[in-house]
Amino acid sequence: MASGMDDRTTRVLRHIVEDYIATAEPVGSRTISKKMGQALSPATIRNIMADLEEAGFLAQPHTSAGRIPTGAGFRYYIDHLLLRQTLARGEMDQLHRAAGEGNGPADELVRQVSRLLSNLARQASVVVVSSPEHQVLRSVSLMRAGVERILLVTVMRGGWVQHRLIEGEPDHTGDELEKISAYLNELAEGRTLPQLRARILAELGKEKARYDRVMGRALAMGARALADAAPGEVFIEGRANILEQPEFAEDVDRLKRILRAFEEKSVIFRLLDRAMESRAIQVSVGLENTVEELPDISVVASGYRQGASSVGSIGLIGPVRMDYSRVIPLVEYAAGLLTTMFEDR
Amino acid sequence: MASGMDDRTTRVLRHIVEDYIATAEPVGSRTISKKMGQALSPATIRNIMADLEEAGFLAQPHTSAGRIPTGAGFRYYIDHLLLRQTLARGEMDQLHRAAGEGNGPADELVRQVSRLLSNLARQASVVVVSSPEHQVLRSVSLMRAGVERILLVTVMRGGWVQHRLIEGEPDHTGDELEKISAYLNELAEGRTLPQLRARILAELGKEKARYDRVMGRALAMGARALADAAPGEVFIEGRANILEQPEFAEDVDRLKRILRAFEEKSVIFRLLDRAMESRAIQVSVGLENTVEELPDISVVASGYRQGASSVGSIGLIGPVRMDYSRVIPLVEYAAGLLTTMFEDR
DNA sequence: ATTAGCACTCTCCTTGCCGGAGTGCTAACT
DNA sequence: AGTTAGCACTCCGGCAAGGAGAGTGCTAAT
Repeated sequence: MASGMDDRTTRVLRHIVEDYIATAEPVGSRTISKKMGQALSPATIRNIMADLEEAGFLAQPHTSAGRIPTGAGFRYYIDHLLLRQTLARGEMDQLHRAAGEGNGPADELVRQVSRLLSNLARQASVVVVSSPEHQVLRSVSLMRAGVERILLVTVMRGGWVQHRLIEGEPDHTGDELEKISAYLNELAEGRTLPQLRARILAELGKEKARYDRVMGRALAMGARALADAAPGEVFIEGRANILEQPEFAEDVDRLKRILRAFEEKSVIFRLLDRAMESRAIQVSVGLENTVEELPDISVVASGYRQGASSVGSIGLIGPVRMDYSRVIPLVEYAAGLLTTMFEDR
Repeated sequence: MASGMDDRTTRVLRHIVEDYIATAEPVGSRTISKKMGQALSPATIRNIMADLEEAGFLAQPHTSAGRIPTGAGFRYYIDHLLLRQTLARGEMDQLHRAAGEGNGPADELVRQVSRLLSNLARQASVVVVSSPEHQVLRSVSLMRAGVERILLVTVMRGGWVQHRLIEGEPDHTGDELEKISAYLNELAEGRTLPQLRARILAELGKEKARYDRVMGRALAMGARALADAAPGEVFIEGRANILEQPEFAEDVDRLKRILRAFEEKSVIFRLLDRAMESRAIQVSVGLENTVEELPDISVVASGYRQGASSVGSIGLIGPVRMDYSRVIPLVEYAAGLLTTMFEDR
């Protein structure tokens, strides 16, 4: 039935959506007639609009206003009508430069790209880093961090760094600690966290662990520090960009709801996790996204990968009225860039 | 002249400020008369109010509205009239618990306390961590982080952790890297960053550095990684709490200005740096704070220390109309708590 | 010095009215 | 049959007028 719409009808829908995206105002039949070169009179457009409304793609705020697209209208537009803009050379360059500046550990890189993405799209940008549980360790190190406090630093392939504090550990001499650290490092390299845990448990069972002090301490500390799974992370950049959207100028409550959602990392996680698995870009319009509190918010997101496994996703959050033709290629490019950057890490 | 106010006048001022803090509405003479037990009639209060207005402590939004305190009015109230509330047992407990949960590295601790402070005060909370330049190193470690990429991790006394990436470093064997790391760690422990830099330069000048490969590499890498001073950090928690303040419900622009300021770390830095040096709590009301864009914002902040040296400050940002009698003790307590926590680190 | 009384001012809310934008329907046109 | 011109209708937004309420400043009496 949706596919049963003829060409003329879909063209009208496209123009309505695009005009609404540009102006944030309800669109009238007159405007569309002009936009289409007066090939059709306003009256005809009105008939078509009535059909589109019946089909659920348009709605009227009140009897004598123009139409605005519904969630379904946007959905159809995105799925069938969207003409992607190509990124400007300059925008790509900027993104590359941002990636280059993120020369610290991985979170710096991701943050930098996210910030620029946010500025280019004039929306808030969100990055989710999935739990490092299934990433491969590159190195670990134990460092003295205080009296009876030792810090376990883990570096993953791709450059993610985490710390975990081990408290109440009896003090070791510097030399001893270095040996313990070296042994643990040897054990860790090339393994994922679950693999390392398993290996530690296996080693602990062996005879030797009971006699070799260095080995024993290393295994005990490793087991303790790695007991809990490391959680994922969420970065939000460019909240301020969202303030420029006219929909938030009038409706303060909506602004509040979305800002509150930003404080709840778990909400953001839920919003983006669909994009994480899939390889293609994901666009959730309004109600479709599973978060009850945000029926009027859209999320455009794409996963990025490290080699074959997905390690997170990057995207934009904003009002449903978003310039998808521009925003979708931007997010896609940013995700691709991250994937590339992680390739040679 | 300010001190020339008699007791009655100041009592009236106090009541006006407190009522305004509670209601966010202009306060009339009738209200104050009732509040003071009808000892004085509204007419008398009006005369006093006129005096206070002349002295610059009160203002009228328009001729026939009540009075609201000016910046100077708040200032006087804070400096001379304020009766601090004592913290509820429960609130102190909560703060302690939050500090206990921040059992990771220092930034976890600080973040946790900041978040709770924000929730208790119903304002946005800000923590500034001053540059670690003058803190004392506890340990450093070099870790493999990729092909020709090495990560230098530094842990300060107090538990602050930083990483710096060294790129284009030729690969070393694990064994070699551990030796280099160990040597650098030995050099670093107990020194501040500038001291370590100086020491590295001194060692580099020595004959031995040219022949001993381990030593040479260690010094070279140390010099490179530590070339730039590490910047300070800013954490903002509880932005959403600020949304509840009624002043922002009406005036969206003000909300936007402050949210935009939150995106600019340098602005926050400027706002809090006064508090960093001083030992006492600092309250900046409106225009007093040096940031042009935020004339109607107050900052309550206090530095926290690590031993004798101040390492940062924690505070609250919100509208000038803030419950100072409650908020000031809260911030003070939180700062004190952080100082205590860092004592045994 | 304080206060009662009163006229005055200003905001805010409601009401009513008008113009504009846009629709839906009908009847005529191709 | 589909398209279009014409027209009555609806609804919003802005504006002005009017009244209630809150609060003030001033004056005169205590």
